[in-house]
Amino acid sequence: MYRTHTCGELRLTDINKEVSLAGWVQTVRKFGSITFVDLRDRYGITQLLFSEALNAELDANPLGREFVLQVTGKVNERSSKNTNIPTGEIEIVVSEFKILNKSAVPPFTIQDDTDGGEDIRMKYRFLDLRRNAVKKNLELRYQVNRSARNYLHENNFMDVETPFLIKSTPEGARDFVVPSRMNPGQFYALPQSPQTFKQLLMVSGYDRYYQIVKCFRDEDLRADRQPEFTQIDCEMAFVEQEDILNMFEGLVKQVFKDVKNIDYTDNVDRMTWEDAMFNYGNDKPDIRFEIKLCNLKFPSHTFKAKENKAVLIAGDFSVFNEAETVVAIAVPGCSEYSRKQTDELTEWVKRPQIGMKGLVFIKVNTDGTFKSSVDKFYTEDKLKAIAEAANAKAGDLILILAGAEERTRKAISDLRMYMATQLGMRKADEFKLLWVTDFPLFEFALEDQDGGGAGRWVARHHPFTSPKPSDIDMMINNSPKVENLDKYLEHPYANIKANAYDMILNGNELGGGSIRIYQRELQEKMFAALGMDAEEQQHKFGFLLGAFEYGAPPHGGLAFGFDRLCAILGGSESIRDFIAFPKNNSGRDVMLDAPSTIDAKQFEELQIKLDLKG
RNA sequence: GGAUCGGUAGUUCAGUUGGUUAGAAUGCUGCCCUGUCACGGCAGAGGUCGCGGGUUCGAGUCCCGUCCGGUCCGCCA
Repeated sequence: MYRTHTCGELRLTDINKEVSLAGWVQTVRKFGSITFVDLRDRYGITQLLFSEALNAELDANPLGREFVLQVTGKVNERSSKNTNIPTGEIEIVVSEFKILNKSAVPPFTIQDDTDGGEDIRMKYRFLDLRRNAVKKNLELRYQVNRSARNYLHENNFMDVETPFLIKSTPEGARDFVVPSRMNPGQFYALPQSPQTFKQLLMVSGYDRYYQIVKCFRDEDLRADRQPEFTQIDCEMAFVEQEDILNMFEGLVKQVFKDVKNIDYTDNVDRMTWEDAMFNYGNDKPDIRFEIKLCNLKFPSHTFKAKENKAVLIAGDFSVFNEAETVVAIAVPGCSEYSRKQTDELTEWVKRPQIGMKGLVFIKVNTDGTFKSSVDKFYTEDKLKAIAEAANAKAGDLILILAGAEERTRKAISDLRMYMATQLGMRKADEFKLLWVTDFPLFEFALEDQDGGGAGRWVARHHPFTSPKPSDIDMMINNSPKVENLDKYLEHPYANIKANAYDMILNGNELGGGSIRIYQRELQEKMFAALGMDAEEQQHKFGFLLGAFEYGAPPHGGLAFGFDRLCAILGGSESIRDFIAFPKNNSGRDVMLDAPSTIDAKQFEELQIKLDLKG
């Protein structure tokens, strides 16, 4: 037997017990004839005391950091206690020890505050995983996993595994492809999600399915994006949107309770996509803070039901007059900003990533006066009217951006988040859920960004998403053909809303889903709208269209980004910290040094010849 | 595909307008130390300044190229 206890469990109540421990040497502190060793395992750290009697044996078998050590000894009350660790009141007086394995000197220290940078820690990830900080993250991940599984199990969901080697249907992201040796010249694809399989399971009658499953997308990466990532993938039959929203906000609330001990008793807010875009300039708004957009001016084809306040800013200021969109936020308590501070904000919005030409501000002074960067164009009364429209209070700083609709709306949204972060309004320990619903079914993608080229409809969510029942006629009775590319927004398809919904947590997209199409005719119409003729439909999705002819039930579902959920609950921006063996920004596993070339023999078996360009 | 920041000791970093032998901390090695827990003290080893080219009397420092890493935009149904 290697051990009777772990390094995290012995306490004062265990005094005088004869115990054996096994673990890794964290530190060795030698004091002449006695030696202290901190022994670490997954459960904690226990101090070992080697007395004078063991000196000769220690000299013959010196201990180093990360040596694997087994000891037997007696639990002893420490004469000077360490209140920083749970085992700090006791130590083991070692009677026998055995070095189970030696260790090379690790390239960085295995401590909470490691001296290793990201790169070296990834290369030696197996050492990094010994650190508390990373271990805690993986423990949290496991808790989230268990909590979600429990909830879904309690609600009759059934875990069904679906294949990883499937057919390439590059509708959205690029597929990872895998050559088939037995079918030379042909390739499998790794699934971007088990989407069609879970729909087929609904046809098969497994009316509540889930899977915590790897998905693969061959796209460029970010701090919160990996080429392989994990989803909590769910689907239900005989449900409407409302059933799904209720079921899965229940899941997230359960996870909050189990993992963070948070009782999320509030109803989860619901917001249409149009309201989200109108009020926040963003389809995943962080609603922990109150700041909303003030839409002074916007193009007539957007927000048809909303009030345009363009008349308010009509005047001699040509920037506003000529801009497609003028939009403002009132930032609380910032009217005292100095010239330097407003200049910095201006520089911030002019960065290439934001791409604005400038920033207009109005200070709403506490004495009721106004000071703005456009004083020479607007009277005080006019400034006051704008301030009122922006819902600004005394002491607020109104920031106004003007420019092309899409870019300006994104910029004001980024600015809103930036200011909130600066002002500490995005609290790490506050969690606010939100459903965003009624997304557009289609987006129009211009082949050539500068205009002039062709364009086509693409599914905003995915091509299996159903339109709102009230919009089905609009879809069926109109041709997808866009005659005038400049006015695609006036095409009926631009107004079709989807039965789709995203769950947002603190400005992050936690997951999304939709009520699916389950009739062959509507699915064919959808594929056709996306530019697929009958032959291509049959080639790519014949199995699904066929299945819809054999009693497909109404169904819908959603998928949560599991890694991201863990990262947010763990208070981190980066999902890499919550994945045991993540890839870097270039999609490389620096520990394995993958991807790599393969043997000539492998190429030969696959009957593949490389022809690298460049 | 693009923007931007970085690459100097095992590690984390500093390095002045371009100027003698490139520094600190930590880690590592040796010696001393009976109550430490970030132990302490003394001594020591450790560098192709990512790589290639250029400018210069002289380059860690300036210029060009390239590789690697971080972040972001595009992209991510």
